[in-house]
Amino acid sequence: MDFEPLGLATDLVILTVRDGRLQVLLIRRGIPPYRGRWALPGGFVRPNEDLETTARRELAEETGLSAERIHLEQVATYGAPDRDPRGRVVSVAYLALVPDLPAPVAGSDAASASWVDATDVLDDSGRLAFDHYRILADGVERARAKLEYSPLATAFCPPEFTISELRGVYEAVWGLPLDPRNFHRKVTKTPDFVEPAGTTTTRDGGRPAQLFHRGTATTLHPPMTRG
Amino acid sequence: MDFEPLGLATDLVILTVRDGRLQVLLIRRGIPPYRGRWALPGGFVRPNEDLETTARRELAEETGLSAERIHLEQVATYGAPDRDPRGRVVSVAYLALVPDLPAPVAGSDAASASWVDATDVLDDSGRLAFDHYRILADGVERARAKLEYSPLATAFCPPEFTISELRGVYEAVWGLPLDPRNFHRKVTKTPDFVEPAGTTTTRDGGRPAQLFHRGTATTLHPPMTRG
DNA sequence: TCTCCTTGTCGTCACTATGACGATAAGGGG
DNA sequence: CCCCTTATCGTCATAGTGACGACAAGGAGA
Repeated sequence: MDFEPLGLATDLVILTVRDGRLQVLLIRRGIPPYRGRWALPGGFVRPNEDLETTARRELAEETGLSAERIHLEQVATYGAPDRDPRGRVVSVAYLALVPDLPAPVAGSDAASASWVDATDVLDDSGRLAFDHYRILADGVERARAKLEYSPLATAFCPPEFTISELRGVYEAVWGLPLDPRNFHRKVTKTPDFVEPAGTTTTRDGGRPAQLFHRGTATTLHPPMTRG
Repeated sequence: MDFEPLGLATDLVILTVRDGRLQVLLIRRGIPPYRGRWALPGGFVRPNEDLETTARRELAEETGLSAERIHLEQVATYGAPDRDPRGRVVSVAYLALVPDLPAPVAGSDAASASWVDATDVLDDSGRLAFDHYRILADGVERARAKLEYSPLATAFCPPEFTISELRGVYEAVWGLPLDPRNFHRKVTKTPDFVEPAGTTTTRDGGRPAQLFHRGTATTLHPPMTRG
């Protein structure tokens, strides 16, 4: 078979919740094209490397995390012929959800990687290189949608978390406030969404809160409601 | 830039509802590899061709339909290094939903294209070539899920349809019976799901039924419920 | 120590949506 | 004209939700 010349890459939408806001990991490009512009982390798929393997490798490179426990899912593939000025490059986008990292972005190849408010970036469609604005928008939309019908919000949390912290994730990702009492009822009454850890914490101030870890549920029936 | 040798293809999961059953369009492969086995329609992306353009072109080739009005969406990309014995081939899968075609599959390149019950194929994970079983499973699951929260079922219907015909789509795709009265209430009370065409038909037998066409809604709040 | 402030947790109430199912409407075929 | 089929409307009990009151249980500071 003869193949046309073509590059295959993966790009990552790495999201976290910090200070109550949804943030995305961006790197500042050090080389052309789009030198000096912000872009999503990404890179080329190596020969004989699976797509998800590529994504996990780059996730580890960028965040310094051993990427095994990180939620990672494929979002979409972007292949417009002119999307990369260097030639035909098709990119498979992955979405990664990471907890608020205790360590800053360490061991990163790209010296200038940093967390940026996702809403800020989404407010300015010209800030990112390539078609990364669209990729980011699709990734964030995927995350917003999945919070509704899956227990995925726990992927943003440390292994043990309070209901309030979980609510903070929903509020940050959806960008709207939720009633603490109704949220508490919903989460605790949905079977296997979370399970009590048996301990409490006062790290959020106020009355001590029960700690939970994620349950075994994979979908939420009925879903959480947005707005 | 130097690129590794690599093929880029699209594969199509083309679904329809015929005789109350969910069916998928398969072709029998005339050439190796997997000669004589059933496979999803698909083909290579041409230089300078957009991914969706490729998918629409092949959809038109296989179904004989001018593919403009057909619902088509990207599902996922499959890139395991060994998924094609000919070499590294990455495939972007698309899902197409077509109404029950009045004409049979005409003008098809592959002489032996035919509609097959999706559930039959999904019952036998070894019947399809390559990793097409997984692609089909993912495509069908996407369709099933989207019927819940989008008005997509209308994509299986002709421009004008009755509530019963729409219900038949849900029953075929989900593989379970729905209460006609509750379904009617749900569909007609969901804003902009369907709009009355003002005419009636007796093509389903019994009392004449109102005809509808699809409304402007893009999502259903609250969703249709499965089971 | 007492008071206040903060957050957590439980309860109440009205309203909506749903599942189950009875009843009537309106054609076609014998 | 009777019956069969499908369409469409209505009823009722129940689950889930949004709005919000009330109390619990820590910490900070007077």
